[in-house]
Amino acid sequence: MTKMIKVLKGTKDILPQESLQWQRLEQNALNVFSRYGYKEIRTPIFEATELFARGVGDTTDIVNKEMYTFEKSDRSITLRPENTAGVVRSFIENNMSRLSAPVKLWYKGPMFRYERPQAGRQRQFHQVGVEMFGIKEPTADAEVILLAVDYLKSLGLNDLEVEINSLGCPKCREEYKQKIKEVLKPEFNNLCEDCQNRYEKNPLRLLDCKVESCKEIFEKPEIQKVIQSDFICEECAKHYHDLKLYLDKLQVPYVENKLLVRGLDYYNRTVFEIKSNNLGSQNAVCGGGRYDSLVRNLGGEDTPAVGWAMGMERLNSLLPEIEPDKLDAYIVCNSPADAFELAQELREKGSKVEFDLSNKKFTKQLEKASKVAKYALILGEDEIKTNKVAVKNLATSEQITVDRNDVLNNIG
RNA sequence: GCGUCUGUCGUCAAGUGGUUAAGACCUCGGAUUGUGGUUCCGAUAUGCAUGGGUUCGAAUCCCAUCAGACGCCCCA
Repeated sequence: MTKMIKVLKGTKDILPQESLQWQRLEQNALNVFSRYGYKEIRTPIFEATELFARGVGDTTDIVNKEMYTFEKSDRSITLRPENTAGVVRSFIENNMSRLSAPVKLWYKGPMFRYERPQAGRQRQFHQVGVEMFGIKEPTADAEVILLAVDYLKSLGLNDLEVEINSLGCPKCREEYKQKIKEVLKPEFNNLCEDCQNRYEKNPLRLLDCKVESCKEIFEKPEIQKVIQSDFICEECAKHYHDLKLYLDKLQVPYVENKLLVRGLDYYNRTVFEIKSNNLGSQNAVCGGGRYDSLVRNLGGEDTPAVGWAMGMERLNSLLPEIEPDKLDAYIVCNSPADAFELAQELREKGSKVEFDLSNKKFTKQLEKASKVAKYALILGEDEIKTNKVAVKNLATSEQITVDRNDVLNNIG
């Protein structure tokens, strides 16, 4: 036999059974996001590599080791690892800053990251997300979080935990970073290898290390004091405070998590995640935050923005399986031409109808009907002659013979 | 990139060095040439991820490779 070709590591087929859930995720996204005034945007799956280097940040793991990058005609091209950079690029390129703020956009689609697959993580995965441009007030942060919660509710996911934090602005965050580095400096050699790397790359990430020896170090009172200190400046604190006020008012339950940092460089002030206990170690379904300097960094006018993305595979794994719909009717008939004719009549009126295309025996056709359909439409020689159809309810075994024109009324 | 575990039919599996590799489900055919779901009968792996090795003898032991699951890092 010729060698079989298999799906690549970290990729998956979405088979018909599973695609029902995907359709639901996408349908609900359209419905819920529309209610908040969001419009769908579809950007290309590949972009200039530089967009992600500048957008996502060239110190991030995503850009450094996880991108699918290739050269074509002297251009470096990358399969999108996330979609915020692409949406921002489009926002700038299409002069959307001329539109009346806020500009509200949503997207869904495949993303690509070269990582070792594990529970809740694949190399090709799907995200649904929203981005709001032009509002610097914390009302935007609140609305975007509310929208995420609302969308999850629409899927029946009511009890996921919302975590929030404020990273401050570039200025106050930088001061905080320096303080952390300073207080940890004497312990540097006692930190684990990962933490030693993080020390330079992203000191904020040091704090939730899972290695015991590091945890012990961070427990020390003089270090705890720095970690727990309210470092953010007055303006940032006001923004954060007001966000919490809105969330309280809207009765969105949340917990504050000072260790919530997020790995993309572009965030400032508000960051948040929504987590589930039923996802294994990759437990975040939703991650997002405010990114006020990204539009400018990618060559646009200074425009505040806030948004989030959800992992659709992770979302999917939290949802119950959907039973596939049965056909309205299966035609049992040994004359394909007549079966075709009846099937088309009903299909044109919107019914879901199939019949046997390989002319199997009567009993086989009926057996098939009982598996896939609510009604069997028996169309034998007698029925064809008299222009009737025998309609059998496969759940109750009741059977009646009706005029052909009446079939639709009897397969309700 | 690192670590742990696992690979027997389309699926779930039994098998722990000794004939011909259980069983169940699915699928297909028959009992049943116009009445299904129940029932009964039958079909379907010269093959145990792949390649080597040990042995009189390997699905079983060893090595390598590949694939998968989970975890670290990181992220949705």
